[in-house]
Amino acid sequence: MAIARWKIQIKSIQNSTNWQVTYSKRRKGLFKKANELTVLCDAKVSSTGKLHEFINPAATSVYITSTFIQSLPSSLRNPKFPIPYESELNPS
Amino acid sequence: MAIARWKIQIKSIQNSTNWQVTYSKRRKGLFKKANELTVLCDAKVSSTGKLHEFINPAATSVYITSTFIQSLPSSLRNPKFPIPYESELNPS
DNA sequence: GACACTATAATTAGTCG
DNA sequence: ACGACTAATTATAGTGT
Repeated sequence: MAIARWKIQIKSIQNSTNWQVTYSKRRKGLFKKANELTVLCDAKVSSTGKLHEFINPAATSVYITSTFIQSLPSSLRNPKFPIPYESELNPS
Repeated sequence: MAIARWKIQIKSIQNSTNWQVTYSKRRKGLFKKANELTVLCDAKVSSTGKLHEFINPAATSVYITSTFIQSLPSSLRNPKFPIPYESELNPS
């Protein structure tokens, strides 16, 4: 997704310059969306189900979590679109 | 962003049904984008600058962090688009 | 390499069943 | 309340400078 001009494949970017540009553009877009979601859904905070939002302005991370979602049907808690992998590469 | 049909304001959704629908749709879109970013930029992992990606399939959170970004110019590390607030509401 | 531009693809608000 | 649809808006890949 996220595609413009012409379709691209979602696969590793090998070109360093393009990596930077793409990372920058998409990261910006992701943060914007994350922020919007935070604002839009912040309203429903209540004592029975709190929505927590945390956006780190240091800006190397986006973290959003919700407990309010606990009260939603499982179909919403377990989205159907694929999340292909859970991986963590070894740090420094 | 993210707007369709007709423009909406980015503000707290008070209607419960609409909250659910919006939350579900936008969360899905956010995860998709996050995943794409992960795939696209995973390529540049190296010993001098590692990119860590972590997407929690439990799906109540999106977490992306990068150390590779340390090697990027500060202008990329500190995006200009507004990130209005940093807040964490008290948990359970 | 960083930005502005712009055509095209992707997201999604509202609607309908 | 959900799922599909679709018009309208937004995001962005490539280009140009």
